[in-house]
Amino acid sequence: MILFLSGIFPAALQGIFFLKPPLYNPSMTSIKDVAKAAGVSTATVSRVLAKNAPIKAETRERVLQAVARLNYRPNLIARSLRAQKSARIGLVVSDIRNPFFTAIGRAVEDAAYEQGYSVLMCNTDENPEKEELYINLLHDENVAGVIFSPTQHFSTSAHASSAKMPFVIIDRAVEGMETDMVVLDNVSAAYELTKHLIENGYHKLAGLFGDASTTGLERSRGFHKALKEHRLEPFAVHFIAPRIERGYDAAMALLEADSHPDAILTSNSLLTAGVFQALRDKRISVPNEVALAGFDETTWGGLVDPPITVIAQPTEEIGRIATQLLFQRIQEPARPPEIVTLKGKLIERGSSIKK
Amino acid sequence: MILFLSGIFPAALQGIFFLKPPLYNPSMTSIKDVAKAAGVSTATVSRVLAKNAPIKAETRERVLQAVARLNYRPNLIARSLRAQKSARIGLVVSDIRNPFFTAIGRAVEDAAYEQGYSVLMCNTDENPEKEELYINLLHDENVAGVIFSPTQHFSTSAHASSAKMPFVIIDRAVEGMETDMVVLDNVSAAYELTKHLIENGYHKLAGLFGDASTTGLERSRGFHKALKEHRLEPFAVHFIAPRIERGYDAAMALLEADSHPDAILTSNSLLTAGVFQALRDKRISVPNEVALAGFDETTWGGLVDPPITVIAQPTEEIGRIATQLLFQRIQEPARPPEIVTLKGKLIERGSSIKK
DNA sequence: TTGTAAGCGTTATCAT
DNA sequence: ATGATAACGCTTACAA
Repeated sequence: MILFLSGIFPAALQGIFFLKPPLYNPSMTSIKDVAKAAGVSTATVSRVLAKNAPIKAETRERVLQAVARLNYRPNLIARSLRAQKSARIGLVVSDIRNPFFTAIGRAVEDAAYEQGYSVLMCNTDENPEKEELYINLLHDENVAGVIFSPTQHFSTSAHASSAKMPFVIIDRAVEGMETDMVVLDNVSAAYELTKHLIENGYHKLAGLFGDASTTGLERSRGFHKALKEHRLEPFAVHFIAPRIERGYDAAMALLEADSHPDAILTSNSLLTAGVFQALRDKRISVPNEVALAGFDETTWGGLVDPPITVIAQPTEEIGRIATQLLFQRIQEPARPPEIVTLKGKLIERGSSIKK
Repeated sequence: MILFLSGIFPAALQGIFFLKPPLYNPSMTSIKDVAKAAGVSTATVSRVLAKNAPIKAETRERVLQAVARLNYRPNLIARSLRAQKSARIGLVVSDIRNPFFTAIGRAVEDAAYEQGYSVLMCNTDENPEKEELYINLLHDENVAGVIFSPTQHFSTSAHASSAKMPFVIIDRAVEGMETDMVVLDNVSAAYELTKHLIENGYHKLAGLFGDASTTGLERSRGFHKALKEHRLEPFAVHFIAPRIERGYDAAMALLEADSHPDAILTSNSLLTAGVFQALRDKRISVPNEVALAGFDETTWGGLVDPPITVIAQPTEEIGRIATQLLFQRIQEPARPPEIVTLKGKLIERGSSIKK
């Protein structure tokens, strides 16, 4: 899902050149061939296929047979050019390796499928440049709309492209933006998770939050809020890149210091995995020495020992609602923006049991 | 990534109708606007952007400025229609929730990115109908080529579409097909994994293999081969759908019987997760009572207790080579097909240590 | 009910 | 070095 970045041209020009033109030329059978074979005009063939015009039964039959015989398939490119729209939507996620986003992907695909739409999935790697590239690309591909999770620095020029087409933001809030959004009540969720730790007897809490989006920030607010209510100070707070390795490093640093926290809270499953790995490598007993709690349900969260306490996000619902909002907006571009806030669900497990 | 399946029309007609036309119409600034603004013809604008024709410096400057001022972006649909090709490739995988395929997806995207290509990712759910739908759709979208992992019953009509465009098969072999392929040496890998179990003292081996593709079958062959060489009989062999739940069910059945195996070998990470869950639920000690070994490295394989012995596949390499083969074929459609077979790597861990 | 023809936004050919 | 123009495959007024 890409275009080459030239670098020597101004930003506005990036990605508009056509690199290394492919040489392969498939021989297509076109609507003309069908028309000729059926002895009708191309318009008639089109009408038969569109199923929206009155056609004599016998004519339809002839056309359909010609279609079958020639194994004709309409060229979607041409159709989309003519119609100035397509039955595709884009889905731009920040990390395809994050199970949260693959789950969302599945939900979006299913919901779109039901409406006869295809989904183009793009991966920005939390990279604002790639984000802009993809948003622009999708725009240039005439997609009907886009669902995406913006990076922290959601750029204004991508904004320009996105302003021209319907889009829905998921997972992350963007300040001062009049758009449909589907987000988690992050503050409450983190508050609840933190409170759970505190009430179970953990008072030296370290928080590891992703720095790539507003999500981590919001979750840190819930973290602080719960601590404050219990008149506690955070033991440590770090904002780091949402990758396993960074979680590992941060946890290692935390655990190697003279005094260490008695619980670590993470803002996504990649960080959780890194922290868990660090705890194992250091042979630190969980939760006796250090408790662990994080965000997002995964394949492995309940499989490890101890299983990990998490806030599960309703991924199926997020994807489905986002897709519905997008279709609504496609149909009615002027409708006032809707912000849907969903609640996470605390799943208490062994990694944070009562002290 | 879809079209509606009518059902009342013959297979050849499936997916060629246009459902629920979207209503949104983006107002685009076209090459004409730029031409007018720069006081040149559209041809000149095109040439400036294509960078392949001699243009007076001053003219180029004017055009570039107009482009920037109008924030012009070429319409990729029109370009693709005109050029009869596009800078996109398709990637059709059978399960986006399988970490193996997301890893492949990342590798393909990176490799394609370097060539200025975008990747459209589609999810077939091991469903031959969806597979056909997607292959056809990608064909109709004028993609330059497709990389995919076919289902067991890779259908002949999808074959028809795919025959018209360059494609590369990954992960699974398809009998009697003259195509580029990138596969694992499954027999050897399973042989090695089985041998590892046997040599570590496990002799009552149960094998759980995915039934959705040839991969499971091939791996079962390696399993049998190793057993035979050691004059052992398989304790049990089952072919099941490659999902966590099925792995769980199968393992439960195995473990609830009067006598149970002393080791379970699985053919993919989804099954492994299910089996592991079952072992936990049954409170069966691993590997003392039952050992476990499977395929594919995952986030969690090394995190659980005990960590799980696996054959790791070189996902990065598979994706990269598949992409390269595809580009080669796009450039030279007639070149003889290449079959690249890669070796898996045994990662010995606690779940199968010496008895 | 069907055919003719214009036009979607590009790029390539042929002039100039 | 640049401009007209045809063509890519399709849909849709408008005519018949």
